[in-house]
Amino acid sequence: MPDPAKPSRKELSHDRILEAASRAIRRNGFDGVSVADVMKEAGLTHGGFYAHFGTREDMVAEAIEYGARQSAESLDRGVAVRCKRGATPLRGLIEAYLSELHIESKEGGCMVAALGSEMSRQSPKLHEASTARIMGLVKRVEAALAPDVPKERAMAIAAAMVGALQMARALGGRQGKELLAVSREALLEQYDKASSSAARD
Amino acid sequence: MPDPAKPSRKELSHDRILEAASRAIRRNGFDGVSVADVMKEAGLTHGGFYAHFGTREDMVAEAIEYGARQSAESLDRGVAVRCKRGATPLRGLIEAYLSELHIESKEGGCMVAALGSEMSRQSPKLHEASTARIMGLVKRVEAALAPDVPKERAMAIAAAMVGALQMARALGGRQGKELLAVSREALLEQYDKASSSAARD
DNA sequence: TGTACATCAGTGAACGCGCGTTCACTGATGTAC
DNA sequence: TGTACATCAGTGAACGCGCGTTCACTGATGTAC
Repeated sequence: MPDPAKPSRKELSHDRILEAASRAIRRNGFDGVSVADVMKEAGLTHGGFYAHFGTREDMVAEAIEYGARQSAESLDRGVAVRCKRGATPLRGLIEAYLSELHIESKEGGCMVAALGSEMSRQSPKLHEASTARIMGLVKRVEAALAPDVPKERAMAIAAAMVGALQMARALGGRQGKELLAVSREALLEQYDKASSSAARD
Repeated sequence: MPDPAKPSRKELSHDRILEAASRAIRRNGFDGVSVADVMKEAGLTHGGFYAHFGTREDMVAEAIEYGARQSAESLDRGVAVRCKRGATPLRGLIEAYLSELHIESKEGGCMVAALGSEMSRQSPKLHEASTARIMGLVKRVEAALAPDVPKERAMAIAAAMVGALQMARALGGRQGKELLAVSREALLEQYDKASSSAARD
């Protein structure tokens, strides 16, 4: 009788494939990840792929959810650090999302920023997986909103953050960092008035 | 001696190819446009392609500039209509860019919103063509800014607009329209305070 | 104005390549007794 | 505990397909005289 807590050899392989796929997808987009490359990066050969997934599309859908969970945890850590230093939840979120670290770590970062402009042209299955990620980000912003801000503003804030991170990555270098900083300032000015700048370290 | 004002047969073909390519690129992304499909849509066969462009990449670079010129003109018309009705230049720009018409007309719309998340992984040539489009949009916002708004805010506004249009397209339907409307309100609240709502029709 | 020829835009078959997918097989792991 | 067998994860060759690119050719347009 196998121990249900200990993952089987196959489950370990499955996770390694998803790990490699979610990073490759964020690096190269929905189409920029071949079955053979992902399997190689997971330490396997391409033939075994179909023991794990029905089609390539199934893998991409699973990888989107896998990567979203992972990047959410990473974002949580960034927010927690900032809140511990006295930032409001929203300031913590905006500063963590629009950080220079997040520009660099595209492979481990937000799925929505990595895939935004490709979402609307995907198959129903992948489109659904994508829009769920957008709504996940919106919910996270909504939960961090100060009580005097209308709830629906979460959508505007999420969209502005995604756009800023994407443009910062596209521009790169000094211009990218400047765009990021200005976008951060603009959002904090509008939605974090209550939190005085003295509250920051 | 040929009339220099009248375009030659080849120039007409060249323009039809760019027209088809710029629409296909905005619909399907950098990689989603095949040489054969573009030529067919331009009413030609694929073999003739290399009389017009050295490589597929050259065509994409030209098509990005072609599409940007075209969408800029289209945006100008939308802005002009709104300014004639009393909107400030910035309000006109924000309302025209974040309009439901712009959600639908992806093929004729903004290059940056259509390609945003794919830009950072392109070849130097296409990356350069892309970032030039971002800066073009930023300059346009900057020119429309009220005098009391710091010039660098143009980057934040442009990024927020791009993010909002992209997310609205990805979500689609009622949710997409709501995200667009909320994003529009948020930007106008922050940057168009001077223009009273009474000035609108 | 008419004829002969050169140029030029576009045609369509063919190429090599990488992709997603299939499948007969192998070698390791687990089970029965 | 030891042996025989079944199961299962992974291997690697092969497939059909669409892609970007090349090239010998065609038919129309323009030029020379």
